[in-house]
Amino acid sequence: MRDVAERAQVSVASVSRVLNGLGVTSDATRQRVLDAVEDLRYVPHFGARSLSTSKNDTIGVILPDLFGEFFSELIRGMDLAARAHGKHLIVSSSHDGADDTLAAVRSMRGRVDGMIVLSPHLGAANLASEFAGRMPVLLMNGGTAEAGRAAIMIDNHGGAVGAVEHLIATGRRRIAHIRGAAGNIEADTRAAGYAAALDGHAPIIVEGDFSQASGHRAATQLLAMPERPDAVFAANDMMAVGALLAFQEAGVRCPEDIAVVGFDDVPIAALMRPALTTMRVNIAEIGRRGVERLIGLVQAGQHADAQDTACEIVRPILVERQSTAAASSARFNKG
Amino acid sequence: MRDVAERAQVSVASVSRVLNGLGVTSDATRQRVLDAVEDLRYVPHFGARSLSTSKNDTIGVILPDLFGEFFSELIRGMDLAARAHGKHLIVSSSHDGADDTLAAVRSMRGRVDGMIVLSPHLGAANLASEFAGRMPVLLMNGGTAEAGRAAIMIDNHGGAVGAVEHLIATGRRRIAHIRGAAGNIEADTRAAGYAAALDGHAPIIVEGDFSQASGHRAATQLLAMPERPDAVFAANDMMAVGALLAFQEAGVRCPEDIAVVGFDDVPIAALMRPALTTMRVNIAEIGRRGVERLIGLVQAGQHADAQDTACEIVRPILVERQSTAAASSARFNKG
DNA sequence: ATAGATGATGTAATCGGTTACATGACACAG
DNA sequence: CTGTGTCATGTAACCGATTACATCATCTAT
Repeated sequence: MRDVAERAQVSVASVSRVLNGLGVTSDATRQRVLDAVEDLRYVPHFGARSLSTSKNDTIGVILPDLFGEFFSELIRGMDLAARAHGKHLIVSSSHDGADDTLAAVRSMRGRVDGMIVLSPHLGAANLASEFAGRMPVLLMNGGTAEAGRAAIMIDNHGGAVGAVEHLIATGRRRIAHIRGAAGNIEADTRAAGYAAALDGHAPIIVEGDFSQASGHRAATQLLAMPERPDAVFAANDMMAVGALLAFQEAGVRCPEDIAVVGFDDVPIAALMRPALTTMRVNIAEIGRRGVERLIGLVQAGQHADAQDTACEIVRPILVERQSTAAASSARFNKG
Repeated sequence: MRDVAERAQVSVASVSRVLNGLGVTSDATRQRVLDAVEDLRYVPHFGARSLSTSKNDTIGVILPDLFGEFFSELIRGMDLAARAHGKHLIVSSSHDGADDTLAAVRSMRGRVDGMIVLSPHLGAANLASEFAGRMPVLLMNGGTAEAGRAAIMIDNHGGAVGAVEHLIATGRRRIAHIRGAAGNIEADTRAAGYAAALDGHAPIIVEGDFSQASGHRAATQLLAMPERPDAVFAANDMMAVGALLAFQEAGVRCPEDIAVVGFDDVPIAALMRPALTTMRVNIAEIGRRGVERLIGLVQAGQHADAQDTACEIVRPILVERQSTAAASSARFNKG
C-alpha cells in the first residue's frame, strides 16, 4: 500500500480513503490512486484490514456428515445469502462426534465473525456455543430450543406425526418406522413423533443410520417379519429410497403391498419410481435464512446487546406422491 | 494476548512461544500460560497472526452452478484433504458467467493462500489465473491444458468416446447425443468425443443444459423423430435420468427399445430403474487431489520457484448397468 | 483585508500477533 | 574466582491496513 501511495504521490490515508470510498477525496486523487493500484496489481492484505477493523466479513459453517443432496442444497442457500451480503463462507463438514465438532469450532474461532453449527448431538451444540465465547452462533441442531440461543430448527416431531397420520388416513394400519441412529437428536425426535402419532397401532421399529444402505437392510428385516407391515415411515429420504429398492428386489409392490414415506424431499425423491411421498423441508431456504439471521446477530453484536435469541421453527409439508397412493386407487391406476 | 502475558507473569513473546510450540519454554511457564489462556478464554486474533506471518492457512474454492451430488462429493473430498493439512476452505459457488467467476476471484484475493477454480468457461479460467497474480491457482476447468498452469482435468473426450464405443459394442446403431450447453467446455469436449467415436454412424444431437429437466425435454425431441434412435449418450447423469423418465412416461422401454449412457456416476445413477450405465469419475478423489496439489503449490511458492505446473488427467471408467444391457439379452431376461 | 468556514490531504497511533536479538541466570571448567 | 556456554525469558521492531486529528489551501462574508 505504501508503494501505491508513493506512486500516486499521495499518502496512505488517501489510498485507504479511495479504496474504501469513505471520507472525501478529489477526483484527481482518486484517479491517480486507482491507476497506481492497477499498475502495481495491488491487493489489500486481508489480515491487516481485519486487524485494524476487527471484522473479517467471514462466517463459518460447521456441518455433520450430511448426505448428498441435503448438503448441496443447504450450502447453495447459504452461499447465496452470504454473497448477497458480501460475506465469505468457511465450510467445514463431515463432523461426526461432539469432539470433532468442537475441534472445528475451535479452529475457526478468531477467524470468523460468527458461526452456524449444525450438530445432531445436543451436547456438542451446547459446548460449541460455549466455546465460541462472545462470537455469535446460530444453532441448527434439530434439538430442543434453549433459552437465549439463536436457532433454526426443523419440526421433526410434527413432521413425523404428519407422515404417520397421512399413512393412517390412506388406510394403512401396520406402520413401521425405519429410524436414524440412536443418539442423533433428529432421529430420536422423529421416532418420538412416530410413536405419538400411531394412535393405538402397534409400533414396529427398525434401526438405520440415515444412509441408503441402512434403509435397504432395514427394509429386508421388515419383510422377514411374520406379520408384514403395510406401510413404512423412514426417517429420511435416502433410507426410504433404500427401502424402495429392497422392496422391488423382493417383488413386493409399492404402494400396493406397502406404502413408503420419507423425510426431507431431496430431489431424488421425485425421481424414484414409484415417486416418493415425503415431508418436504425447504433446505436451501433454511440455509439462506440461517445466514441472514447470523449476519443480523453479528451486526447487532457490534451495535448493542440487543440479541436475536429467537428459535425459529420450520414445519415440514407433506408432499404426496405415488409411494403412498391409497392401495385401492393404486390398483385401479395399475389397471 | 497482553492480558494473558500479564496474568501468567510472562512476556508476550513467551505466550506466543507456548501457543505455537516454537522455541524453548520451561514447563512451569508453559503451564502458567496455558492456565491464563484458559481463564481468560483467550482466542488469538487471526488477522494479526496473518499479518505477521503473511500466511492464512486458507484456500479458496470457486465453483460453477453444480448439480446436487457432484457438488457435495467434490466438497467432501476437498474438505477432507484440507482438514488433514490444517487448512480452511472458503467456498463460493454458483458462479455462472466469466464475470461472476472473476468477481469471486477478486473478492478472495488477499485472504487465501491459493485457489482452486472450476470454470466451464475457458476465458474465465484464464482471466482468473491472471487476476490471481502471484497466488497459486489450480485450474479444474475441463478445458485444454495450458502450459505453465497447474491443472486437474477430466478426460471428457476419452470418456465420451468410451461411452459411444460401448453403445456400438452392444449393438446400437442410431446413437443420439444429449449435449450440454454450447460454450461450456465440458459439453463441447464431450460432444466432440461423441462425434469422433461414431465411426460412420450418423450423428443425432439435441441440446440440453446439464439439468434433469433439459434431459427430459431432449428425450421428448428424440422420440418425436421419424427414425427413432436406439441409444442415447447424455453428457451427464442428470440429463440421462431426465431422459429415462421421459422414456418411461412415453412407454418406451429401456434398454430394450433404447439404451442410455450417462456421465459422472453420481449416486443416483445406481438407484434408477433401470440402473444407469455411466462413465464414472471419482469426484471426491478429484477434490481431494486438487487440494493436495494446491497445498503443494502454496508451500513450493514459499520456498522456491519450483512450481508444479503439471496437468493431471483423470480418465472416466465405464460402469455397465441395466440401461445398456444388450437388446437381445435384455429381451431374454425380460422373458 | 481578514477571520472563519470548508474541504482535501498528510501524520502518526493503533490493532494483535511474531520473532530477531538482547539480557540475565546458572552451571561448570580451568 | 572468573570466563564461557547454555537455556529461559524479555524487549522492541515489524507486518499492512484504518482513522482520529492536525494541517494547509481556498473560498466567502464582513
